[in-house]
This record gives sequence, C-alpha cells and structure tokens, in this order.
Amino acid sequence: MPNETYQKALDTLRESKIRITPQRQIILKYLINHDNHPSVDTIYEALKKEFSNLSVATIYNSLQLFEKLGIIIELPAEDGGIRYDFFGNPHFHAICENCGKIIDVEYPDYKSLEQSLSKTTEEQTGFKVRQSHVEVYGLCKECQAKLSK
Amino acid sequence: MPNETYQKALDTLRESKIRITPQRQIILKYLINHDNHPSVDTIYEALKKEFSNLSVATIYNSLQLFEKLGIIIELPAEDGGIRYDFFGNPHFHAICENCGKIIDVEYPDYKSLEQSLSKTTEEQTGFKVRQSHVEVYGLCKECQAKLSK
DNA sequence: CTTAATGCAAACGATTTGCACCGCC
DNA sequence: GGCGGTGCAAATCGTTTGCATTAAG
Repeated sequence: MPNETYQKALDTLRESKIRITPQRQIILKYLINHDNHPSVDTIYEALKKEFSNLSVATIYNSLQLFEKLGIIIELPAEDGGIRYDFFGNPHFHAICENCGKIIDVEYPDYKSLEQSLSKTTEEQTGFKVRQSHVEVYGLCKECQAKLSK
Repeated sequence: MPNETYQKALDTLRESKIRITPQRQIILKYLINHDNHPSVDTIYEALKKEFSNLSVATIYNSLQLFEKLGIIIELPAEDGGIRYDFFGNPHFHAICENCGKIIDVEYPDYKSLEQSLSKTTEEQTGFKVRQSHVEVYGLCKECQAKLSK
C-alpha cells in the first residue's frame, strides 16, 4: 500500500475535524488496497473476520463520509446497487452489462476533459461543479466471447 | 411532441419483436414529453390518473426494456434511487448535491468525446462499448445562493 | 470530560416475484 | 389462439434509524 496515499487521506479527515477511529482506518485501508470496486457487503464480509464486531451501519456511515470528503466515489452498478472506488488518480470506468464487472480506464486527458465539462456546465447552468463521473457501458472481452458461442 | 421521435421509438420496439401495448405507449409518450428525469414513482403518480389500473411492476418492466434497447438511459440520483431520461439527442447531466435537481447540458463535441472514450476503453480493456454516461456533480445556482446566506 | 462514533436490531421502502388473467400480433 | 405482457399483493433485501454504549481528542 502506498503509505503516503493513506496518510493523505487521514490528513483530509483531520482537516475536517473528523475523528480517526479504528473502523474508519481499516475501511480506508481496504479501499486503498483493493481495486475491486466493492459493495458495502463485500467490505463487510472481508473485514468482519479481523474485526469481529463491525456493523454494516458503520460502513455505510464511513463510506458516505469519505464520499462527501472526495476521498472515494460512488459507482452505480449493473445490479442496481452501489460500488465504491478509492479515487487516487483520476480515471473513468468501463462497466460490463453482462457480468457487472467494473474496470478502471486511464484516460490521458482526464484533467482537461474534466475542465471542459466543468466549463460548459457552469456556462449553461450556473452550476458550481465539484467533480465529474464518466462511465462507459458495454461488454467485456470475456462476455463477448461467451455470448458469441 | 415530436411525433417522429415517438414513431422512431416504436420502430425500435417492432424491430426487436416487442409488443406495443397501451402501457408501453403511454410510458414512452410521458418520457418523450417530459425532461424532468422522473423516478418510477413520479411516472406512476402521473399516469395512474388517466390509466387507472396501471401497476408499478409494469413501469419497472417497461423502463428496463427501454433501457436495454437504448431508448432511455438511467441516471443515479442523489437520494440513491434511479431517474430515467429519454435520450434523443446526446447530452450529459449536471446533478445538484444539495437539492438533487438534474439538468441536461448540451455538449458541442459529445459525439467525438464518446468516440474518444470508446476508443481508449477498447484499447485498454477489450470492451465493446455500447454507450457512455457523463455526469457532473456540484451545486446548482439556487443552492449556491441558499447556502451562502 | 465531552461529544462524536459505534453496534445492534428493528423498521423502512424501493424493487422484485409468482401467478392467474388478459389481449396483442 | 398462443404466448408475451399485465396487475396485484406478498416477499425480499439493501439501507436507514433510534438508542444505549463506547472511546477519540
């Protein structure tokens, strides 16, 4: 785990006068160390082994908090639920409509794309933009092969 | 209502050998005539007056169907639910994090943006891209004013 | 010490399901 | 007239809530 990344996230919490609890620490670490875009339940199943009395309510709380602080982002999943993604360096997401898999895609000009979207939005609507989300939907390699049989 | 738009949507149904029922017709018309990004419940409340025995299950079915056919798109809303949007000419969405309002934003180069995203994704992941979604999150004009008081 | 944060379990509510009936093609 | 579509109500399940308890700063 890039320890620097973790420390930076903790700093963000401190800046907002948010208490750094063991629960928040392990959830944060989990998110940094996994790029599996977990659901609340995935996180819960993974962490309850090493942290036996951890409640789902706490995970919901923590994730909502992290999202507000811009540490993580929410992704709408194919099954209607939500997945979470630590958002260190900007990227967008490719979501498979068959198996639900989510893959990170690095986009060279992400920064300038965001600026362009932001500018257009502010001009047309007066919005003050905080962040942007980009997703593409389609079929992953495996499902293309599977479905063409 | 642009009748041509409606007819084109019906053609899409016919092409896929999907039956054109009165329920599907009025739901489709509702979506074409409103740019309010309705939830299932909004549609239900609006249509049950003129179509007394219409069940929510049918609306869920129809919307999922339309989405698969590419006639409408789903938007993740601030309250965790889903909103639906007839997707005639491409645009992206600005979503207010305070009041939940969703506004369409016309983006001049949307087509070329989509192609660029699509290309990058296919190169990096082997995905076959069907469509893309872009959303920006922030504060709308009204909420900026409201919150700075 | 003070007060935010947690755990637990009950409550909630949006979405789905099963099945008998209906009506589009 | 066959089969896809619909309505209805019950079941489901992810998420939220209320409150007593705990521990971070």
